[in-house]
Amino acid sequence: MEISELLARNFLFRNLDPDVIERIAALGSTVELAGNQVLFLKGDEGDALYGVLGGRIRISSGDADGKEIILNIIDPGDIFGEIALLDGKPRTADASAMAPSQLLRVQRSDFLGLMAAEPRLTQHLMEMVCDRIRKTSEMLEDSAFLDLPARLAKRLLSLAKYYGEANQETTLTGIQISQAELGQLMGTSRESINKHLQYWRGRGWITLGRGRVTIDQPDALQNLVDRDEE
Amino acid sequence: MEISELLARNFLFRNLDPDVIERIAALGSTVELAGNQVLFLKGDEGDALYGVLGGRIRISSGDADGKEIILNIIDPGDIFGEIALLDGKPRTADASAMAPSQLLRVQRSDFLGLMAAEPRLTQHLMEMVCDRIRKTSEMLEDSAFLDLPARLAKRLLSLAKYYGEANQETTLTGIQISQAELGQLMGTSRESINKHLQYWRGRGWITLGRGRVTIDQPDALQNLVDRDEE
DNA sequence: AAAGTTCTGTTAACCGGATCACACTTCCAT
DNA sequence: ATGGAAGTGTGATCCGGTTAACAGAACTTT
Repeated sequence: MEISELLARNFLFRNLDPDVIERIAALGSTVELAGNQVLFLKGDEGDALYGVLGGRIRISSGDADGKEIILNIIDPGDIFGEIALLDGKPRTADASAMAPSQLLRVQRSDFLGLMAAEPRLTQHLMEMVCDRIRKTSEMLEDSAFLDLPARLAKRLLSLAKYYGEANQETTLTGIQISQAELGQLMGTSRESINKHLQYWRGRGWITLGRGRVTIDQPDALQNLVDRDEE
Repeated sequence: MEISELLARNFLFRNLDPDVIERIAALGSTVELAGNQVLFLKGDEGDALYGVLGGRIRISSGDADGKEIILNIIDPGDIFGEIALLDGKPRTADASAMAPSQLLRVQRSDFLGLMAAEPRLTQHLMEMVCDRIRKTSEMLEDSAFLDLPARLAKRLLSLAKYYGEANQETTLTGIQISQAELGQLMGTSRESINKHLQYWRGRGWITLGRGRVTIDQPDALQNLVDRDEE
């Protein structure tokens, strides 16, 4: 069956027993989202956990006068919404589809029951949450220590799954994202993003296309990060 | 006994059964730190959880060329080091005393055993960790949506425990922190901090002293935050 | 195929904060 | 009490990023 297979292969549940995975898959329902469709908004009740089966989900937050930042981009194989699931508090950000997407949805009550029965699941979630804290704190640090080019380089490498162990095919392939979205992701203007990308293109480090950045020389970008980080 | 009393009153364990609190207190040992003494460094093994009994702890991170940012300031009644305790990975930041301090230290192995025996403890920790994520994400959002004055105002109010339910005596009382430390906390220069504080002093919103900021009109500062947040 | 929309590319003016450079004050140790 | 250290107050200059304003390219819709 497709869902449990995806769970086993991609999600952070992957080390769990097959029968637990089967049970999670059985509990969940699938959700289809059209491009740009909103899944939930900041302040909504956090009553479910989602896993991305296909497409791409944007976790974002906007202020009163239309400005919006992207906090995270969730690709297939990853989950989101764990925090509200764990503490039952309202959503702190919006979630919407960047492209037509399929999601696995597990209801909070169902999942809590499963957690009680399966301690290893709790342990897994705990590790995931810790990981998220570490990542978020790292970003906070980076914004103090790294300048924009270094942060942008780091982000591009991470979007290209440069650090990832799995997904070898994606490495060095283009990243599908518009420069405007990159701006929202970095918290800077599209124009600044473009300026740096142009410079790198001039060096032959990257290739640009419409809604696409291809990293040709990852080491050159990595260098930018390292030099600034020392 | 002093330790268990402090645990019961101040720490996030406060809703736990008295006997569990007693057991935690029994497991822990106390640590004395002199001013500016280092407790652990980034990269160290994360083998213990700490609670602040007295004094003040700085969680910070520095880059190669001496620049240092303060990620968090821990006052009596709060704990730190939970993340490394939960996932067993290395420390991601340095911890040192800003003033002579007394800490409660609980060894990782001891605590894990207690967690296994006491599910409510796990639940508590989970909530704490979720809370930390929410706070950290909020800061990341703020750095995109709020300008420096608004962020500084927000920080001062939070340092003054403006939002806290307990600790009524602290409200409106001076905050003991140097402007240089405020700069490290906000990720900006001491000079910029001073500029804004001066402006607010001119308005009669705050009073300044050596290593001290007193908020005289919290609503004026709160206004700055709200206007920017809308 | 035309029209509209979404992207990219690029410039000039402007602005907030960083950096540098001091003077001055308050505290602390000897 | 005296010298040094730590903290505050305040300018001048510089720089990177924002804003605003276009032009053109590349997709999408009808």
